[in-house]
Amino acid sequence: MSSETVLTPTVRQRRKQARPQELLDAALELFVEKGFAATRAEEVAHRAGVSKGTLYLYYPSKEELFKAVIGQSLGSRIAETAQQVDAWRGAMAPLLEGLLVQWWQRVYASPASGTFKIMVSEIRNFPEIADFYVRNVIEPGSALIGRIVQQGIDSGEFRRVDVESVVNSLVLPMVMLCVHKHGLAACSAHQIDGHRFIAEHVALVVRGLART
Amino acid sequence: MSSETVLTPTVRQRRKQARPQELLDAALELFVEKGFAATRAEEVAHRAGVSKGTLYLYYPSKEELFKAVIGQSLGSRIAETAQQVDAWRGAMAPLLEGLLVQWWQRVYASPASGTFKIMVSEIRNFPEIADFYVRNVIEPGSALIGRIVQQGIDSGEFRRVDVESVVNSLVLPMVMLCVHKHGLAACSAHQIDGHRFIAEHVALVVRGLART
Amino acid sequence: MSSETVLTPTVRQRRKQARPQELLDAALELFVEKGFAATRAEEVAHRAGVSKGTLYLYYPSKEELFKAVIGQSLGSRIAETAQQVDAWRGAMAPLLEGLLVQWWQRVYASPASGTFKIMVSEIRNFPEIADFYVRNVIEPGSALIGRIVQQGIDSGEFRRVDVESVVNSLVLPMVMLCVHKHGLAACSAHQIDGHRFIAEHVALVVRGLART
Amino acid sequence: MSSETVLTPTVRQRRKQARPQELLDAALELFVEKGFAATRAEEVAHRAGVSKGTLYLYYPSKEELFKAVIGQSLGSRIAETAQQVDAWRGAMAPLLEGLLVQWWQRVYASPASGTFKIMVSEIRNFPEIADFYVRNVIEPGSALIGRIVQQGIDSGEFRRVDVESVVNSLVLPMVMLCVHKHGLAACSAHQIDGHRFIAEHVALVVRGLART
DNA sequence: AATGAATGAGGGTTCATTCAT
DNA sequence: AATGAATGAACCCTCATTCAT
Repeated sequence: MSSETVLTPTVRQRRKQARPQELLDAALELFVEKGFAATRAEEVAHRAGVSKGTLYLYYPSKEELFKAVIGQSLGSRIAETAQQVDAWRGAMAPLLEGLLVQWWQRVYASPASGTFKIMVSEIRNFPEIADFYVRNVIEPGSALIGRIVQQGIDSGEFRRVDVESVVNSLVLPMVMLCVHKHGLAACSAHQIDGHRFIAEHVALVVRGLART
Repeated sequence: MSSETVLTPTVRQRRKQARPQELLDAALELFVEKGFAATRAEEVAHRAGVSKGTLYLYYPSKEELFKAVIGQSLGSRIAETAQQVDAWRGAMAPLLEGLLVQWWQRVYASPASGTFKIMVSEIRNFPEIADFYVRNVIEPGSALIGRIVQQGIDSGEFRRVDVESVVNSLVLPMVMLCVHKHGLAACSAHQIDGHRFIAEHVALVVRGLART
Repeated sequence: MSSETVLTPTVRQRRKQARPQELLDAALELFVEKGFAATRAEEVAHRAGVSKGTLYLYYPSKEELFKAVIGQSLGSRIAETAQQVDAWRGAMAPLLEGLLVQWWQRVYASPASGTFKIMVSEIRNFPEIADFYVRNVIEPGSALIGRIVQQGIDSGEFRRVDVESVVNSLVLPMVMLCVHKHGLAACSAHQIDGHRFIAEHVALVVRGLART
Repeated sequence: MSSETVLTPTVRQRRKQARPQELLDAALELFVEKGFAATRAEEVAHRAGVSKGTLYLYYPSKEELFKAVIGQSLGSRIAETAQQVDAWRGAMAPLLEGLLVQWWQRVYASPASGTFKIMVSEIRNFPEIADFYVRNVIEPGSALIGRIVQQGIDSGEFRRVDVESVVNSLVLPMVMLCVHKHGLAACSAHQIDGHRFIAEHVALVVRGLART
């Protein structure tokens, strides 16, 4: 049995390996669409193409499924980006306009954008996730952008502004854009051209930061 | 209780008149805290100081209660403000820094800030509300700010920017700030000084708009 | 409202007061018949004449209902009897033949006899109940009978026997009789005339205890 | 595993032959511990060292497994003993004190003692088993002991007692002792020295039967 | 023969809603 | 008008059973 397994993974085994991710994907979609409480476990299973019972082979409860959805969706992206930033030599304005824009445009376009909507909606019902989110996403992300802004100030490129506020000026609208994408934009005529907004917003803020 | 009723019928009358608002207040709080689906009707009644049955005397269902909560919370404020704007004679930058800051600081401080969290979380489950919200809140609000920005451009005070993007740059972080207040800020150590941020953010954007 | 309640308890309130006992009665019957795990909560409710949901207004879970069934059924009877025993002046043999026979015949005839079957079947799944049962039923009951036997030995009425064994010789068949009543006797042709057996058994043992 | 299969096919053969008994042993243990309804099929399989599916290769359902457990555990012992009894020449008292004590001590010590607990707990849910049990165990067993008692009466060794009651006086506590072993004794501090009790109880009853 | 992934009917529990008082 | 006991539909989760490998 073991030799076969290695050489020719069977259909069944391939499915089994793929199941957790399929379930997470389905769950992310539904939690984004309807919220945690309003999503039925059976619906997640169905969208993942399995039966209700199968869901529980992989996740012991709807709540654990939820935590897994959050945990996998955020995290790694930020650490990778931090390295690029630290390696940058040059002015800060183009770094913001290049890196930040690119980063957010990618997040905005991906399903991970939905995670922000979930966080916003559900976090108060899952206090443990709040800690995880602050430590692994918000703090490193804010620190990263804060470092860029601070360097711009130190080098004389930017005005002496309140770094924390500027970070929020940069980040909050991006997050809200993601939230909007999966909220109002998904069910009304009120659309925002996200990619354009991201670029213009960063440009506007950078101009607001400029020395003269 | 029965004796009071006879002697001072007005007490009951007054209570009776106040009931709908008390229920709406309680419902707003709880929907903000836990979301619509996770809030129990009995809990709303209890927080409003009445029994479960009484809630249903005033609102025929939990969903109608929800709609009433949303409907009352958004709306009037914007129309009032529009008049002030149209009456303004002078530069646009101080108008933004005065009016917008003041307006958002007041919303941010009031329970109405929670309405944004509800909208963000629940709107996809209540499509009829989406239309109402877009027509009565978003469109007039955006138009109002857009008019200010456009006037600034026309008068040569601001650069020729994409008005729609600027409106979003101004509004999205404010909305996100309200959402954050009732989300992460309510259950973690990650706090934002909202009043300060509002002021600094508007100043930053206005500076980004300035001609030179 | 409160004055009415005291003077003329309404139908509804009378029902409400009776509900817990009705539910306990129904639950006792069903747990005796089918066992805890095989009894559906809805079935208990139905037999008590209420709906499934109503059961949960009175007991927070099936398990708590079970504990309540056990707790109410055994206990008080033994303490009462102990007083009668201590007041007895005279030979021990007639005390055993009078008191013990009467006591067990009453238990055997009542629904409480079913409790023994439940205890026997379910106790390993409810360790907390085991402690309660040993402390409140078995130990006081054994001590009571043991005292009688010991007094008979001390006064020379009985042989010098092992008291503990004799207590078991007296009690175990009574318990088994109750268990049998709700087990085999309830579903087969194998019947035992319980009242007769109780009397004859005590007489037989007492004779076995006699000095010569 | 696959290499062994080729070299020593008998291992698998032997295992295969042993499987049914291993499953029955595991099932007996678990049914005794937790009851039929509360025992999961997978748990039986696991304790028998096989997988869930394998259980169903040998028994078509959990209920059939249960019947097999009961069926194998009851049966042969009584017929054998009957022959010994019929061959006995001598007084009945020593026969009871020898045979009965020995027989019950062996049953008490063996896993078969657990069968009594199962019967007591589950029989009402399995009416077909009740008939089998009465015909193959209770009736022959009672008849056997009844014959001994009757012979004692006929020969003048015993008083003229109600034979049926005496049989129950002898048997019921033994059964209850087995039930207790797997019930309360298994999960509380309340212990009974079974071997001693069996001997003392028979002696006590025999003395109660004695002529003078 | 053996496995264990998958299924889905079944049962415990919750809660929006009703209605007798 | 107000209450809160009662209902039962709905949902989470378990587990006996099946079946592809």
